[in-house]
Amino acid sequence: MSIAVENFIKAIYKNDKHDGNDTKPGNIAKKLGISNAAATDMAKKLASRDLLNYEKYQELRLTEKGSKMALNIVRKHRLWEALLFKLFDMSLHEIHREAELLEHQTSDFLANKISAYLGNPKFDPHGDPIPNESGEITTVDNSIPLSKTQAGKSFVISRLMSDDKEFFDFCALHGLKYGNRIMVTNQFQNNKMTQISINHNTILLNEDFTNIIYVNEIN
Amino acid sequence: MSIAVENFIKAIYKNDKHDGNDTKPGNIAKKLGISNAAATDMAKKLASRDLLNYEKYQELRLTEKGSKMALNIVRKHRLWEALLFKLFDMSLHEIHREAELLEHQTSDFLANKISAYLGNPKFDPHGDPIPNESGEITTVDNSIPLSKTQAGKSFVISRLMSDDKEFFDFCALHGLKYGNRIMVTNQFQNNKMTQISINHNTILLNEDFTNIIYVNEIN
DNA sequence: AAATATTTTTAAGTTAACTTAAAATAAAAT
DNA sequence: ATTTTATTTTAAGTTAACTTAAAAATATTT
Repeated sequence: MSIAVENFIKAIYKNDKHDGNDTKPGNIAKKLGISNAAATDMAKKLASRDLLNYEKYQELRLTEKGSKMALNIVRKHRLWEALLFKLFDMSLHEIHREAELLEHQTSDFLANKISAYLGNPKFDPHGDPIPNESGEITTVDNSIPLSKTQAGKSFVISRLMSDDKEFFDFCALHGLKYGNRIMVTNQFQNNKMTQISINHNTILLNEDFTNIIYVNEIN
Repeated sequence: MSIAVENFIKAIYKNDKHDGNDTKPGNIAKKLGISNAAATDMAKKLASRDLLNYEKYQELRLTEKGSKMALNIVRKHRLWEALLFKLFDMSLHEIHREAELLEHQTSDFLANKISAYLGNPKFDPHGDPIPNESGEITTVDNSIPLSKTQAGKSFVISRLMSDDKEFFDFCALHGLKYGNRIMVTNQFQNNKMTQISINHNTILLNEDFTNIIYVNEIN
């Protein structure tokens, strides 16, 4: 499959999974930086290849085959991130940027080699789960975004759900890292602002960030 | 640059460097599995981008800019081979196959990371030199093909100049590996057949192989 | 040196992946 | 409920990277 097709399928998968937007051509087009017309064309084409279901003016839905494909690409992306993060001194943003390219030129054979080398990890350095060779994500994720937490409780960071350099720079600066421990000290303005304590520092986060930082409570 | 352009430039570079054929569109086309017409078109296009010099019916010659580009791709290819070979249990053929894809999706930034991780190696697992970031190959190569050696002398294998699976399988089977020591026991039929001794075994090689196995004499 | 074969080039056409502009439909606002 | 706005679709066109077929030039053979 071409890179364009792979990115299209992946964009649908991600939109479905995480983003609130409905999965229509326009939203996918926006993500990929292409025109709406191009997205509609691509949707029709992929429907004819049984990768997604397309009905005029309706949302796009991946077929079983399409989902498998998306998960395979996501797997490769996350394995690359895990490998690059382990071997080299690279930031979360940098590993993401490189994985975005490498994922499309990676055989299943090589993906399995990487996975085995890393001890078949279940999560990448962002805390995102790595699908297995069959496209299954076995691990259950009970984590919640920081914006949904209660003041006074302690948590471990489980996911940093972003592609954004600024966000990762901020995280690196304050020690916000997969696996690190934090305490929520205050919630303000109906959870629009969250105050946390990490490494004996207190920082205040707004919604933009607390919606993409996922945590698990420590009992 | 697109993958098609990169492969075209690389094919010219390699043809120039190693293969006896003249560097005309037809020979490049054959290597890339495209039509002669496509190669001519591409040659014209790349000439307009100052990557090569093109004159009707003449050989193609890379410009300074084109050579730099070729060496940059070759660098990435060989760094990937070195990394994959070190980390994973993969054959020379397999690392080549994967590097062939990865080389086109590798930033200079990542290439430098790989190089540093490996200790800025000067050679890849085939014994091919790895250009530095500026496209320079500093190491002098005095090695000669096995077909040019004299019986009775001892050598170290310095390069296995091939992309072919069969060849690498043969090499693996007999311990013909970069850095390994051999002795040339006989040359037959005007060097068309070469008998060598390796690991206490005697094997007979024909021209096809002795022209692509390079060695350095041990004094 | 002429005839033949091969290679290169030109010409015309295809496909994937886009674009812009206009028409059709759906969603939102009054 | 109707109008306005936004989105989706269709239509027509572009570019890169190919193809095949025929014409032009070069190489090879006799």
